Amino acid sequence: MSLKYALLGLLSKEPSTGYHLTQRFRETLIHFWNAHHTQIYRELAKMEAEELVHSELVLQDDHPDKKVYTIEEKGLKALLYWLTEEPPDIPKMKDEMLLRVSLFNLIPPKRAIEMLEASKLHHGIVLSRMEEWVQFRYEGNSPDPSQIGEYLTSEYGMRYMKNWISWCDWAIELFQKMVQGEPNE
Amino acid sequence: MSLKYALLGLLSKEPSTGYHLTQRFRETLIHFWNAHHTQIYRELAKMEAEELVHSELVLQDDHPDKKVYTIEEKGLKALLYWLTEEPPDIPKMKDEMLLRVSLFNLIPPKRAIEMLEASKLHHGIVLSRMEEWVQFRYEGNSPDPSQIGEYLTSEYGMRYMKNWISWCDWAIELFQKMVQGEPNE
DNA sequence: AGGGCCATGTAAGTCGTTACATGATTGT
DNA sequence: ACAATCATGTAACGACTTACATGGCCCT
Repeated sequence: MSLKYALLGLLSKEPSTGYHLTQRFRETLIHFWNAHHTQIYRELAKMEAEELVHSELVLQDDHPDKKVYTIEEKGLKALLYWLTEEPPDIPKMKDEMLLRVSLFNLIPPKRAIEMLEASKLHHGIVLSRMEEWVQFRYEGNSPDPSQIGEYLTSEYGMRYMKNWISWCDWAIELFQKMVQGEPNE
Repeated sequence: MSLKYALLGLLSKEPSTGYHLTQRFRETLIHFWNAHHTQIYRELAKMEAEELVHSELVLQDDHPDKKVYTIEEKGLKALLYWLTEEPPDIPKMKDEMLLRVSLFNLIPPKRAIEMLEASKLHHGIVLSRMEEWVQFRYEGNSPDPSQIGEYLTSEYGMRYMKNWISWCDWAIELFQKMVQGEPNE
């Protein structure tokens, strides 16, 4: 249901094509929402039928023609209502790594350490990409009011990654003590 | 697809009914997975058809009869294969609060602060429930090897909450500075 | 020559949610 | 009296994923 509001939110900042929205999703919302392009195209069509947005066809020579969606007043109103009045749904996540970690009693500590190291490395890479992105976006200045929302969530994303990494360190250390206790395991 | 492995994981620790699995889901996996009882019953039936688990009917007088599921060798093998060999799927989350936060440029700072305070409070309550649960579970002792998996994930859960809360504090402070700058907003 | 970007979608299938259905026991 | 716990499921619907389909431009 809230894919609709995610799209209205992005369109409230700037008109976009379905393609561009898919990219913006990946860039700014990936850490707390995700959607495939197929779903986005379908949702946009529905939203146009509901008159929350409208589209204009833009003909292009060097690239395929595109359909640029713009938010309508009705869409902005619906967005603001949802934002301030609707009770928030509980967050839902599916994290296979944590599911695996919950079963680490089934594998040797050495293997567990390997998997944690790999995960730590991966999150480190994501973190540095995020830091670069933020650097590029704000250039060390404080964000202007129109950017405050995504500034807050990108800070959250980086803290999330740092938290993950320090938890990995803690868990790795715990397993290392176990391995030292029983060196033949 | 991995609801299957989540259930096999729980059953690898202890045979359970669908009802009990729903509860154990809420207790131990809620922070990185979630499932309704309806989905769990359906998945268990499928898994029995695949011979990964088997069920026994237990007749009861004071309560309704129940169907206790036990993991099969084939199920344990499938679980271990998934755990160590399958490439992990990227985590997926849907967090409406963060989606709203990303749009905080659309609302007055005062309203943003209210929403952040409410979220902070809520996460604080969840955190203290988790701390109680961990206290009850391990009583200050280090976990025995069979519990190591869920010990790690419950520690992760608490760190997640603490991280959320300290991010809220940071964001609230940022908005408070904004309000002080423009006292008539 | 091959891959990535631009750009849009349909169709089929799986996964997840909500509503419905039943009914005894235990605690407030 | 009313709500919660125990216990299992079906049916309908909505959300999400994967496979398929097309095709030119640009860079290496």
